Amino acid sequence: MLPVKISTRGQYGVRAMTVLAARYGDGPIPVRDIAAAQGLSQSYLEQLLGPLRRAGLVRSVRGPEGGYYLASQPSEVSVGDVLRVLEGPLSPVDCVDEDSDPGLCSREDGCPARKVWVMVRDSVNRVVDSVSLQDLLSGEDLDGRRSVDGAASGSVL
Amino acid sequence: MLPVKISTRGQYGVRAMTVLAARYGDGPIPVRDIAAAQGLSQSYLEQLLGPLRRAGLVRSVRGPEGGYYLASQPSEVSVGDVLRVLEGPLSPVDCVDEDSDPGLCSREDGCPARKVWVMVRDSVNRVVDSVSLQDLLSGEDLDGRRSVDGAASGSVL
DNA sequence: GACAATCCCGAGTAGGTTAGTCAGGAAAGC
DNA sequence: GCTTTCCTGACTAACCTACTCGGGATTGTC
Ligand code: FES
Ligand code: FES
Repeated sequence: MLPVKISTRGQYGVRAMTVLAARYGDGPIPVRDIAAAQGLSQSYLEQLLGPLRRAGLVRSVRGPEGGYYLASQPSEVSVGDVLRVLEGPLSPVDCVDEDSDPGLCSREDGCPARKVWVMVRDSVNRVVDSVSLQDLLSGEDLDGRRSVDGAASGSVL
Repeated sequence: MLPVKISTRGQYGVRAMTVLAARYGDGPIPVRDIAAAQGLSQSYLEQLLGPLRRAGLVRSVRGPEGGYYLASQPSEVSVGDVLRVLEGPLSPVDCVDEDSDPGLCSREDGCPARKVWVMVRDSVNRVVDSVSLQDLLSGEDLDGRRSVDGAASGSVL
C-alpha cells in the first residue's frame, strides 16, 4: 500500500555507482570494497554489477587486483542510466511504458487517467536524467544541473 | 524488475474518481455503474471506495438510489489527493518518506543518493498535485494547470 | 604450474505484497 | 418485510523482492 517505489536494486545500484565515481581513475575496485563502502551485501551487489557491465556502464577486470570501474566519467553517467538498467523502464504504469507492446492497454483512447501517468513518467525521467553521479558527489544542493540535451536548464524539478 | 509503479489501487481509484467527476451533481452513483463505466471489478472497487470515503473525498448514501458522489468539485480534487489515500505517501524510497519514523534511515547523513530521491519525490508530488480530476476530463492537453498554492504556475513537468 | 584473488552465473528460497474473491451484515427506502 | 445498496473483514493464489549459496571461469603471482 505504499508504492511508487524504487526497489533496492536501483537504490543499491546508484549507491554503488557513486562509490566507483568517487574513486574514478584509481583502477579497478573489488566488489568487496564497494559493498563495504556502502554497507551492502557483497553477493547481492554482484548481481547488480552484472547488468551494469552488460549495459556498458562499468567495466571489469578479473583476477587479483581486479574489480570494477566506471566506463565513463562520473559527469557523463546519469542516475537515470543506472536506474533504467536495474529497474527497467521508469514508467509508473504499464499503460504508458513505451518499450512494451503497444496494444497492451486496451482502453488507451479515452482513458481519462492516461494523461497524468504520462506526466509523471516524463517528470521522473527528466529528473533522473538531469542528475549525474558527479552531481551526487559534490556537496552542494542541486536543482537541475546537467542540462538534458543542450537546452539551457532552469529548474528541472 | 520494473518498478517505480503505481499499483492498481491507485490506477483504478483515479479512474473511478473521474467517473464521479464526470457525473458530478447527478446524485449518488452506485458502485455497479462506476465499475461498469471503467470496466473494473465491482467488489475490488468497493475496497477502494472505503478509504476514499473515510478520507473525505467521496460521500455515500445507502439503500435504493444510493451510491457514491464526490465531496468536492472536480476542480478541487487533485490526483495526488486520491493517490495518497490509496497508495500511501508518494515517496520513491522509504528513506525520504516524511511520514514514517525519522531514523529509519541510518545513513541519512552522507548518503550520496539521498539528494536525487528527494528530487524525484518532490517532482512526482508536484505533478500529481497540479492535476485535478477536472483537468483529466477536459480533452485538452495540460502541462500544468491548477497552480499548486497560489504561485503563478509555469510548466510543472 | 600451483595458488589465490577476483569476477561471473544460475539456482534456490523465505517472506511479503498484490489483486483480487467471497460471504455476510447494516442502512435506507418502498 | 423486502430489495437495494453500502460496508467490512477474511481469505487466497500468484507473483515479486531481496537475498544466499555453490560452483565455475580468468588472471596475476610465485
Ligand atoms: S487504462 Fe491504459 S491508459 Fe488508462
Ligand atoms: S540510505 Fe537512506 S538516504 Fe541513502
